[in-house]
Amino acid sequence: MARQNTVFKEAYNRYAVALRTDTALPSEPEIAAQLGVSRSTARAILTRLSEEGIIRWNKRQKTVLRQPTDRDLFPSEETDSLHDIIERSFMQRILSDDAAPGMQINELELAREIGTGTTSVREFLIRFSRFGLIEKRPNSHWTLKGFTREFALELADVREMFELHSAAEFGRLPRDNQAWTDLATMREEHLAMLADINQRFKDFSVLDERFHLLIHRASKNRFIADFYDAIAIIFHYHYQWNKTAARERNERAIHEHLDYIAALESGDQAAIEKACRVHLRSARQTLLQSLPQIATESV
Amino acid sequence: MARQNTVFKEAYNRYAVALRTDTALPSEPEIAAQLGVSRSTARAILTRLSEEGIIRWNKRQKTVLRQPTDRDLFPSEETDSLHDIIERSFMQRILSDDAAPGMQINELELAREIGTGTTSVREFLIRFSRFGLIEKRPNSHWTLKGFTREFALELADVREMFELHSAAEFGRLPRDNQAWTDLATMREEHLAMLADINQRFKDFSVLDERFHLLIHRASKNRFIADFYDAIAIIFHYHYQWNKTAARERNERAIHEHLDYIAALESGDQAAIEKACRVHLRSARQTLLQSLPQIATESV
DNA sequence: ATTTTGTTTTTTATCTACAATAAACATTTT
DNA sequence: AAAATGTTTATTGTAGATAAAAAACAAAAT
Repeated sequence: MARQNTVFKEAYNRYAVALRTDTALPSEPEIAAQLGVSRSTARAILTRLSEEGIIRWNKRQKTVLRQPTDRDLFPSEETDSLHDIIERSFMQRILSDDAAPGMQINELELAREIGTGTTSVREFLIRFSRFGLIEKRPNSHWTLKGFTREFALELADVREMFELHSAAEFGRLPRDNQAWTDLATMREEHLAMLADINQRFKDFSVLDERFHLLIHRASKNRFIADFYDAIAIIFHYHYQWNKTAARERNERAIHEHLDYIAALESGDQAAIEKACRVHLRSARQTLLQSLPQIATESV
Repeated sequence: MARQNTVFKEAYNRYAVALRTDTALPSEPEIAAQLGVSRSTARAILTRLSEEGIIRWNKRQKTVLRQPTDRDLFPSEETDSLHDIIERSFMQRILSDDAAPGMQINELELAREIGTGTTSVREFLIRFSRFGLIEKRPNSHWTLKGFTREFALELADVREMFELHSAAEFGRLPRDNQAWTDLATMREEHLAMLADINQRFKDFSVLDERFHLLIHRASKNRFIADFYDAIAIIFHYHYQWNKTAARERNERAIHEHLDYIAALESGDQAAIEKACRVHLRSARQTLLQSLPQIATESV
């Protein structure tokens, strides 16, 4: 098999669920643009919808005959891109307890377990290597460096440098910039979560990511943006498997964010730096406390 | 063809030129370690040397019969690794004048021009993407972002954050650390170059790279190290094609380095930061002045 | 007992082929 | 004329195959 048609299937599902009976559909290029795929794929979707009797399609006439049911959709296993499958599978392995730092990573073995070709695994590993968790010896195997204490400290150091920079840039944004509105909205979201903290403290990590992303966008620096992407992915999986979402810690972080937001809005660079540093210090603590015990001991 | 035996050929050349008639050669594992290859490859080298009548090989007896001549060596085209060939070829293209920012990069076309398979080109592009000069649209082509003014500014910003961090760490190294000796040696090299600046100003870029690498090693941070690797590669090619090595600029940089070294040796953090900032400011200027004119205009 | 050599197995690096997807070109409709 | 549809071509994503290189295992020599 050369390539799975996951782009088609995923877009098909996305389009099907949004269909409403008796409505007319727009032109092919418009559908393609809506879905973010090529017109070829859009046409494949229309063809299938037509074959399934969901729409009547004759050139420009495209009418929805019936609402698609769950059985019309492709199962979720078939809509995930290979890259996502490999990523999930790999992250699960390296964050599991029996993944000891220093362990070798075997491309062929990984590929077989995931049920994919070696090329895709190789490419994934190359891309993933920028996160600093694995390392390659040329002509030889990859080594798992692991989610160790050193990793966390090095990550925290860079994050602090970048965030201080971004926060300062944020403070210099002109007042009519969209970011200020977004920041105000975000304060409301923080306050809402705080009001119902006992129920919602587990949702904090998502809000946290969005908050820091907003700050980092102010720096308009591709290296900072890339680094934050890496952090976001690592944290996403890390907190998914290590559910150490302590209520107190998250509540404190929300308060820190609120102070940080106030400092940004004041435009006072000294205040911004201070609030940023306070928050980064406790974020570092949180990160260190969340380390897997085995990895921590290895130091 | 599955794979070129460039590792073997390159190591063979390296080993052959170091042979001296009538000397006895060490054990296979030792040869392998010296060359940084596996014993299998070391044995392949010995086999070939034996077949060519350069050594007599009988189990533990390995005697050099004659000095290998140039004709015994593999030509340099055959010893370059595919990765290096692709890298050189690609960098040449994107730093040439007709490579406009926004240009599409075609994997198949690149592969054909370089005379290689698409997989290797793909893997190279994925690895190279971390330098921020190219970007991929999923299921579609790569785009050349180019060596533009924005790129240079973003690079300079991160470099400054990292170098200030590393310099501060360097200042905190214990006095018995090897780095201090290396730093003193480096001062001598700077003074030597300065004494003969009219002849040697073109060698500065190599010294410059080594100097900053020494500083960055003090931070012991994989992200900083990786970033500096990226900078080094980009600069390596950039200065190779844009030979704007002005004598005055390099002479000034040497003086700044000497001040910087003195500040580091003083251990005074304020002095270190000051000297570092002075140098970084002029390094930024040099970088901006070296931009290709087309790219600069696009801003 | 440890190191060295001899032999076999495993794994990586790379090429080629092909389906999915995007993109380009041609024709028709408004 | 501009936008839509119909058709063809180009390009990417992925699998599978194979030589090179590394690594593991086995036997011999110090």
